[in-house]
Amino acid sequence: MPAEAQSKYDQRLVFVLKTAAAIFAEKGYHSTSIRDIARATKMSLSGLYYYFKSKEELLFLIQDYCFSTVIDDCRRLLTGVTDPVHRLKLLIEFHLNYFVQNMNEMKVLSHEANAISGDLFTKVNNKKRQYVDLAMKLLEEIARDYGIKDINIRVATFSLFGMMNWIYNWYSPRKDGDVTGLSQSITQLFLSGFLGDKSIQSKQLETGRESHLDRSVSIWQQ
Amino acid sequence: MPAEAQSKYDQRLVFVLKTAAAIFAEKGYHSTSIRDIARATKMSLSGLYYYFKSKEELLFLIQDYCFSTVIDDCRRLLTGVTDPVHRLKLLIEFHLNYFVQNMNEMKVLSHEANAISGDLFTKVNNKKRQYVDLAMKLLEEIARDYGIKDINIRVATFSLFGMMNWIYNWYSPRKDGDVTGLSQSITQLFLSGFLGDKSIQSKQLETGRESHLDRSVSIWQQ
DNA sequence: TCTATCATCGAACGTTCGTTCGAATCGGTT
DNA sequence: AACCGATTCGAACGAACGTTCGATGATAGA
Repeated sequence: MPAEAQSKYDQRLVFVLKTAAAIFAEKGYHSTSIRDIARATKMSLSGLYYYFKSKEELLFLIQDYCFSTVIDDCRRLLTGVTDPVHRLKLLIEFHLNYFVQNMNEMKVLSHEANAISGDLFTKVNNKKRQYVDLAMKLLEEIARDYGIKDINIRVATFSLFGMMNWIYNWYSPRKDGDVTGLSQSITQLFLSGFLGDKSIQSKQLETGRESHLDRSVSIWQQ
Repeated sequence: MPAEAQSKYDQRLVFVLKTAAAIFAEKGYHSTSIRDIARATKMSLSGLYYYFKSKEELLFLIQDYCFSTVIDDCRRLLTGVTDPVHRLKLLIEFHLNYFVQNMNEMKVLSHEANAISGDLFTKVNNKKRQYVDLAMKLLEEIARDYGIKDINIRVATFSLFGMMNWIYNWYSPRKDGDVTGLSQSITQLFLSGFLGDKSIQSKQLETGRESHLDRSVSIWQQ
């Protein structure tokens, strides 16, 4: 879908999706009414329904569109790069960059993943799985190369996505500067953690286990 | 609020909060109706309003109660432990353990942080800030002790919470075993990343910067 | 047993929501 | 000018929502 070949319809659709994504990002999907979107797009209620056939499909279009471009762009970026560690660095850098540049859509992707259901959920989830698998395979490859055996790859993968996707909860360009520094910090944090200094890991992790945690059972468990 | 001193009212309230939290966790705050909660608690609509005066206050009670016990239990756990690295390990271990043991409430805490507003939001947010500050101060102390200068502490703190709080999106006791292994993996991942092997950091992080990312601008930006 | 407080309830109110439908308007082609 | 598909609109529908209110049942001390 090259930008220069977009029809009038496509342009208008993207405008609606972007506007809706911004409101979803701000107020949340369920507290946003179609009337809110109508107001923001200066369209009528029924006029909007020319571009989607339900509110849920609108959410789907945002998520599906966003995920598709994420995966495509990421794949394109990684083609030709063979060193898995380098690939991982590029993936992290790309993900964070894309997230910050498309904060609204990515927040909707991260935060409203379960606001969708049925076939539409399955479609989006398949794309998500593709993307996660890409990262997980990368970590597996690195783990093989570096002989890493003591870190659970699944946990490491989701920890990485946790670090990256959580940013919509705290990232502020004013406080945190542009995405370059953020990207460096997180890359360094994760990568040296994953490849890390084994002496620290095995030496220090034996202390204090289970001994204090009995006291942490809360009133919730009665 | 010791468990043995809870009045009938308190017990009933906690029952309502726990039940509501479970439904909020499953369907989300905004798609849960008071009628859903009435059905689950086998109470009437109006009967529920004896325990809270609005749906938003119900959410607040869940979040406030949960945060209070998190902070209290965490502080209690750390008293007497002076080594900052050990304190951090305990905090991570505690946080993950508490999260898994109170998944519903913690998911509501993490996922519905912005579903609340006004004074109630401020109250919850203050407690959150206390907790985050506790971790951030710890990282600052460690950074001072270990001479860490190249990692942004704010980024590191929120990365840690990102790793930990993201688990409600993927953790499955069946796939991932009990919380002990999870805790070890994440502690190791973050800690050796934070204290990490400097040679890796400075040596490898210069490659590929900015060179590929031009291609990652998506249709979203037109 | 009377009574006051606690706890619960059924029924209803007003509002907002997602969605629909037939009609109107626009833009380009004959 | 007449036409046609693409696009937009106003008005309305029924359903679901949060909340309220007066009444009812339960409980325990006087």
